[in-house]
Amino acid sequence: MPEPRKRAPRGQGAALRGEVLRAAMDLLRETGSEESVSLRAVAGRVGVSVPSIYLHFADKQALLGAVCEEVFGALHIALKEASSDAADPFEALRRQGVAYVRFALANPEHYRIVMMGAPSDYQPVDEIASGAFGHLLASVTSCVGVGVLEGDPVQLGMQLWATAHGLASLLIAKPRFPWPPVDELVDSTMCAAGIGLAVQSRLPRDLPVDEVVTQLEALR
Amino acid sequence: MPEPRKRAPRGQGAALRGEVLRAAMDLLRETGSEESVSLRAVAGRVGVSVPSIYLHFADKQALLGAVCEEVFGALHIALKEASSDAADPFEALRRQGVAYVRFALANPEHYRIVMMGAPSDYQPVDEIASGAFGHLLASVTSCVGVGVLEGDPVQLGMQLWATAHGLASLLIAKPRFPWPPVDELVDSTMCAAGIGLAVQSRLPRDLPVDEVVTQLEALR
DNA sequence: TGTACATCAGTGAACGCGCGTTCACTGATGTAC
DNA sequence: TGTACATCAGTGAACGCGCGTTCACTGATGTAC
Repeated sequence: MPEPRKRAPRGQGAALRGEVLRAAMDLLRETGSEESVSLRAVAGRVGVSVPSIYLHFADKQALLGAVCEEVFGALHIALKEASSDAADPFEALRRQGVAYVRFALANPEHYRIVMMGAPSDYQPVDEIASGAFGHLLASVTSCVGVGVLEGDPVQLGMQLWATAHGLASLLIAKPRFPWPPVDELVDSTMCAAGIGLAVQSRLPRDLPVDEVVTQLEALR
Repeated sequence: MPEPRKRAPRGQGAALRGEVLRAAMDLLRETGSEESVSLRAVAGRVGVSVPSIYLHFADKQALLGAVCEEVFGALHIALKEASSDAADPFEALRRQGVAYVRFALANPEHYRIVMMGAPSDYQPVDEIASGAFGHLLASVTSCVGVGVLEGDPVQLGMQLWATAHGLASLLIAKPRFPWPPVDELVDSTMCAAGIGLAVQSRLPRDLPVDEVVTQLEALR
């Protein structure tokens, strides 16, 4: 259906790399499943023969790896933007959590491939993930500095990350579940997670339930 | 390698169904990947020809569906046991969260297939999942009854579920990440999640960070 | 200005592989007469 | 008691399919002489 492709001029061969990458991303988004991203499908969408892909990617794994880098890059940017105009670091955390889930839901199959896939699929991705995590970590560290959070920033960051990821991956994996309105759910959950971590370090662990209630009523 | 199988006696043909199911479960556990559960691999492990599987399962999808039911059944039981000897419903929640993650980490590929797989893989599973969720819901409702939690039990339950699932799925999907000791991480996170939800309804939303700190210091 | 050559971007056809599924079958065992 | 038959548990071989990958190639375009 697409008009026959013009062959790239002399020095422009590398342009195909970008087209292939884009096609893979789009295919992932449109079909909603990693399985339908075959080299044949990608090549067909670009309007090029299958072996051409090998001119720019060593093998399929490498192409998928590039897709992952792309996704993490976009996620990293989304998180930075979300926290840029927060009034304080605690709010920055909440905003990042909300933006994180929003990103995942807007790009479910992209999110799935990088965050819910088999561990050994693509090694370097974990390092790139650390980049986005590092950004979250900065906000957590600020919170510890201000005194609203206490404890190891790395552990606190992981806990918040797990909460956001839990919402995102569950909403993606179980779309038929009767979820309440997503925005409210996410905001409320991230808010509770932040507050929970803040309070936790100020309350003795293993407090019986009636003691907890008593303590909490003091907040009213 | 396994000794040649004896053919089942007259009325016992159905026994093969159980063997096939078990083989699929074991294969999933040992290879750690859904892809290596092919009908050929399953049949080979049972010591039977491939078409024999079709005597008891309509197709591969049906076999995978049965595997999922098995997994959810085991999860449901694990949660019930975990909460059975809790002192109060709030503690029951925490224990269920911990047991949930523990189950997932003990059976990572089983957990992956039912909770992190493609949505449309197997329809009925979602209903079975609701069963395990229902159990969690009972504890949440008790907490609301006692007064330690406030709000819609269903939403509260989902939030706790998401937190536990976040930890479980992240630990499974990113095993190379430098996680802190898991038991402590899980317990602390579930604890914080519960407390967070309890406190949240007692604090005004959108409180600036210094106000939060002030309020929290009152707890000391 | 012409021409041989190197380079570059890409192709067509084929490869072997493992997969789910189907079909006609085998051979033991119980049952009816 | 013997024998024909139905049932049952399971098999062997083949099917078509889509996949990732490889290889020898084509044909346009720039460059050296």
